[in-house]
Amino acid sequence: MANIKDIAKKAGVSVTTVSRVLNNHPYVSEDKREAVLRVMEEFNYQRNINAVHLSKGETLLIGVVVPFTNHPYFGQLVEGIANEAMKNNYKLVLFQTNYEEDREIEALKMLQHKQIDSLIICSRICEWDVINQFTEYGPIVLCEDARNRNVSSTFIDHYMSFSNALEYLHNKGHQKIGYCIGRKTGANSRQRGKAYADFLKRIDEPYKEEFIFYECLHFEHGEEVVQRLSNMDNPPSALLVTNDFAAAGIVTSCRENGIHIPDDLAIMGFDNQPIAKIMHITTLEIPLVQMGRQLLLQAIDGKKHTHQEISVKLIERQTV
Amino acid sequence: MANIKDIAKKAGVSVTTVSRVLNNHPYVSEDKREAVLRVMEEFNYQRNINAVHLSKGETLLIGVVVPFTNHPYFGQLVEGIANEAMKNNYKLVLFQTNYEEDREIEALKMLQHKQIDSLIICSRICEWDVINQFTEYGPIVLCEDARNRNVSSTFIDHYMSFSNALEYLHNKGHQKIGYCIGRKTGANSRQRGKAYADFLKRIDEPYKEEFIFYECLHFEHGEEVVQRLSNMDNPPSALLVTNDFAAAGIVTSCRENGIHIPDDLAIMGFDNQPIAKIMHITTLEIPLVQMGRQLLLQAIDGKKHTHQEISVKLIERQTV
DNA sequence: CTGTTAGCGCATTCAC
DNA sequence: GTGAATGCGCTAACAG
Repeated sequence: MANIKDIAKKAGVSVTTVSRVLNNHPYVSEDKREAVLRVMEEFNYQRNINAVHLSKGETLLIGVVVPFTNHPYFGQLVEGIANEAMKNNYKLVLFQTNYEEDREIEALKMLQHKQIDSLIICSRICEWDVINQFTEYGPIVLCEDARNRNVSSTFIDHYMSFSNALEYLHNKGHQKIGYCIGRKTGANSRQRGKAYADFLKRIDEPYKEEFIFYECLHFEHGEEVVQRLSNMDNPPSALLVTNDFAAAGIVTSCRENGIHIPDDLAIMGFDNQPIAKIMHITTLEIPLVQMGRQLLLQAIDGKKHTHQEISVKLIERQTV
Repeated sequence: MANIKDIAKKAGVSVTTVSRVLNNHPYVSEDKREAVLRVMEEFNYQRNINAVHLSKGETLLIGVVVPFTNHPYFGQLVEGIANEAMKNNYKLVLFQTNYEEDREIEALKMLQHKQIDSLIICSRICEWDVINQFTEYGPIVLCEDARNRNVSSTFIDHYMSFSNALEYLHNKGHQKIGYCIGRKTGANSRQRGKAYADFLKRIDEPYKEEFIFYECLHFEHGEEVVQRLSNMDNPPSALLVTNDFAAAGIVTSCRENGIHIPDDLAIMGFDNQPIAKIMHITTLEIPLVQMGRQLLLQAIDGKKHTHQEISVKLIERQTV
């Protein structure tokens, strides 16, 4: 494949001139520019991007770390990131980690190695001291409250929104409230757990481990929750479900088992995915696509660290 | 940041030797290797991957073209691709195209520009003549029957499987059968459309445009289908739904509208996603994760063009 | 085993 | 306006 030197020779100019027309530099006479263009056409010239990267030290590639690609929460987030990336002429390198720390470190190392310009971490398992080792190599953006940290972030105040949701259920007359969540640890999960514990104290209810359901990620996990619920002597009367698909699964499973919603069990979802609307699920809207957009913009504009709090909205429907 | 030359100088060896220890080349004496390693440690040396790419002409990056990331079909496919990529030390560059041809061309151009080693196209809008212009630049792998083409492919015989599904419904006593699908065009959709038309001819039924429902991609689209169904004087008695989530949406919507399944309406899904199991939906299993794996392997091993047909399996449950 | 050297393809400084 | 020269950081003949 022809390179810049071949073009230069054939067009009777220097490589510099060729480089200039390549980069739309003004200092090049019209006739030479045309000559170069003509030869490029003739040779079907394609510039070698890797050489450009080496020379400029940037790649227009942004890394995106997600635990799973095949999950509606991260699906929407990545959708937002991808749309904004497209607009800004960036491409994405996807890291599906399955919450394995090594995968996350691989991503961080690509940042260090300048194979990506910046890194968006949508959810992580690694500790802060790991991330801190890499902040010097390029912008890192988190999807969690990271205000006092050396990175940028876009986040929801999960403590607040979870508290409000619990309060809402309480005001509706519920005293025994449980919740379903993806995982035990993780910054966002911890915030929610704390909100839950504090709420119980406030209303003077005992903390019951069995009211918390982990690994609630997909529609199909709703079945297991209802199963466990059915076996309880004293089940909760309301459930906060941090994912609308899991909530939909619970609602569906309840129907099959003759559990009436919201009378026997109130369900409150999260995210306001389309499925929540169809199934009339009361939910807390989280603008994931918009958050994705924001994350990407912060990744591009990584010189200064910024922090964006996104607010949520309660959507009242028929499951509470 | 220190480079290979700095290391060489400090360690008192040549850059070649440094390069050798970097690449685990055997021809290095143990003491020099250790010396180099020590200096690397001391300088916290990180090799510049872009320089490696430029020098070697490969990037260990594989492009993946999908119309939407946030869709369970492509979610599973990408999951399979990502897992296998991880195993083989490749990373993925994700192209979310929304079925815009320009986005697909961008991906193809990255192949041409050697920014990715090969390209997996999970679904496309562009014509073959576009793809053909890029086959010389690197391996291209399609997720559709591309046997007589200049690429590799992993695919389902959609004509056959659709025919069989229709036959199955017919044997169950259904004469008026419709289907729901993502889009009108597209290689796989066309195969299915042809199977449908041929089937109707075989059983001597008229082709009714209103029995075909397009844009059936997500759970929420089930509602619209049921809506339209309710307004029909002479609705189909069975529906083939090329996506389990859409099928689940239809089932859910039918319940709300007092349409009994399978008596009033039989539903047959596709993919065998977990949701199909929970909702007892009869479906045609398509091993998407496995297909993703295969696609990636073909992308890596792109010297020769190979073609893998994947077979589907009927899963009988309660909606037919 | 080891080092010298010539690329890889492009960007950019500096002198003309 | 233009081009020669140098550098980006690494790999891989080739010669020793």
